[in-house]
Amino acid sequence: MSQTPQGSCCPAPESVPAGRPPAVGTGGRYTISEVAERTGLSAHTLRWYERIGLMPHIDRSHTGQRRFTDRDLTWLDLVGKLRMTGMSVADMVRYAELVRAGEHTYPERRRLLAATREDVLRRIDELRDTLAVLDFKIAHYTGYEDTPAVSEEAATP
Amino acid sequence: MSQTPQGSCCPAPESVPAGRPPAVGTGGRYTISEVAERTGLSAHTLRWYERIGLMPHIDRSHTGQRRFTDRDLTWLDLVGKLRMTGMSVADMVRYAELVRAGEHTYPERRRLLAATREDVLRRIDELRDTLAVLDFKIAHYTGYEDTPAVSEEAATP
DNA sequence: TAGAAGGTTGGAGTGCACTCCAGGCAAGCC
DNA sequence: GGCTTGCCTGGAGTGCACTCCAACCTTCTA
Repeated sequence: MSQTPQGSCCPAPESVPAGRPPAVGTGGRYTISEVAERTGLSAHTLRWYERIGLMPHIDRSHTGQRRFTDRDLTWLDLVGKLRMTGMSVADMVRYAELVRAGEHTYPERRRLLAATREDVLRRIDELRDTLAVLDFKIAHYTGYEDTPAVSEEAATP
Repeated sequence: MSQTPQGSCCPAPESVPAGRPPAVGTGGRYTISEVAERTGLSAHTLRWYERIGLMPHIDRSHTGQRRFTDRDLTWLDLVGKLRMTGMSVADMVRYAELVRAGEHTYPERRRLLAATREDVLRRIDELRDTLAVLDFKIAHYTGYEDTPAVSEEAATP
């Protein structure tokens, strides 16, 4: 898998000259604004994510600016997906901590993700229910010209 | 359909004696705590929903206490479903206003729900993506005993 | 008659997830 | 040298969706 912060275990494999025009190669050393653009998150949010421990340690240029790697981007991708499941930021931080803690946390990570998986399945089901209701109502509203006055009665989808 | 607030158009069809032990018949005249229990919303939230215009006019007993009808419950059911799609309370209030405004708002209601429907479809897709990622990671964590040290590399699901 | 239970109100408070601000620093350009 | 751009920091502020509070009222039960 690829969406995993490595904690402070290992420096970025490449050390591109950290000057002004930031490198945008495939190895990746992206500035905060580049990452903001790619992920749709604001720079504020990225800094905040780092501060609360939702990001692994992020490299810095010699002037102290953040340089995100492709690994960071992949992690942010996972974070985005987890976020979408309704997982709280606090729980994601917990997961990030487990990842940083090392491989002995595999069982707990598995439990955490399995629980999330159940949430996702439940959510999908609920959304499908909602879809049925929406379809029913939309159909009703679409053919409204020939419906009587007190129309929205009976027949719950 | 049945999930529709009727605004102030028509009084509840039945007027059960509004005394202390609240009627729990099929016609329904439920107290706020009964509705709280049935819907999982708190009494606070139910009052708040009414205050912000997310509920139709709610009947009162002769002592001024709320008496919810089955119609109210059905509306709350829809509200719950819409809420789950990620629709904001403000948008739901907007929809409630359209419903109160009468049948001439059918086209706009349809548009609003159709947009929501699209959101739901998109969301279901995203959740399915997430599910794939979760399955991949869970599988990895499950067979962790025989994986090498730097294991979470490559192969994004 | 007292007290408990369950309701009422307006308004204040809470928690989450950002979001912004002020003040500052480094690099590049005219 | 001065200006702009882009980033840095700690801490304060924002918006949403509740959630709670204090003071009060009715009705029922002991």
